[in-house]
Amino acid sequence: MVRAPYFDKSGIKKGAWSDEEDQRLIAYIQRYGHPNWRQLPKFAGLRRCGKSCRLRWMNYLRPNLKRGNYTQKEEQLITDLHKKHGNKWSLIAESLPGRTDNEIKNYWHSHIKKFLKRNSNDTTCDDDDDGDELKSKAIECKEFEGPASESATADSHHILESSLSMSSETSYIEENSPSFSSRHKESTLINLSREEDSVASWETLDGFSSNFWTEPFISENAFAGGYFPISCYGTEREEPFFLW
DNA sequence: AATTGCATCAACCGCAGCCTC
DNA sequence: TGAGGCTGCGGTTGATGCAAT
Repeated sequence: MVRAPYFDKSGIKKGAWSDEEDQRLIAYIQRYGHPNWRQLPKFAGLRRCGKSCRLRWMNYLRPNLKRGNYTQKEEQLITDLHKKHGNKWSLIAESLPGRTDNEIKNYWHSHIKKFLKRNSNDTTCDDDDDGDELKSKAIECKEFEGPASESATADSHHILESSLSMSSETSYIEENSPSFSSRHKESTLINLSREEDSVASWETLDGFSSNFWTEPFISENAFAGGYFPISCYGTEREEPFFLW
């Protein structure tokens, strides 16, 4: 469910990330942190722009992320916070540990928004789909008048199912979610002792040109040969940290 | 079995705001 | 204080899976 990989005219790879790319990014950040996203792909040997690396890390690779299976409590929290803050997804995400703004945004658009929209148009809220959760949702949606309210209608049945399917709020899905790839599990295991934002010092870097996010990363050799420009470590570099 | 339409979500794009010089 | 660099955010896109026909 991702875009097919391709290279733009400046040689930057776009689209779906490969396992190898993920591993490179993880390994690099684990060791050196990410003090500078723009330069990171150069030294990580990735043919990606810094922006893409950041997004991949923040939304998919960084540790302690939950994926899928929103609990009823989380749904409620998202709804409440959206009511309060509007489309400030990053703000909302701060209150949901392990959730990313992107994921919450997607979830909002695909689940909650529809649910609220439907119920704003149909106050009966699918009476056939009874259940306490549904009733509470129905009440909630009637009250919903958030700053970014979009007269949401909704798939109450869908919401109900998702709510009921979760046995508890601790049903984090790293092992269970079909969308949680095995490589993610593996990569998550690698990093056990690291703070996400641990920042390693970077060696002095020569000036890089222009266009920050889309700047071409690195030489073909570096990518193909799996090495990093020596200048980015200095002369006393430790064992190569990459896993490949 | 084949086709169509919808839902999902990873990834891209553009822009605003912060920081440094 | 203004300009340029960098980061993060929010909106949007598009490929894929799946259900309906």
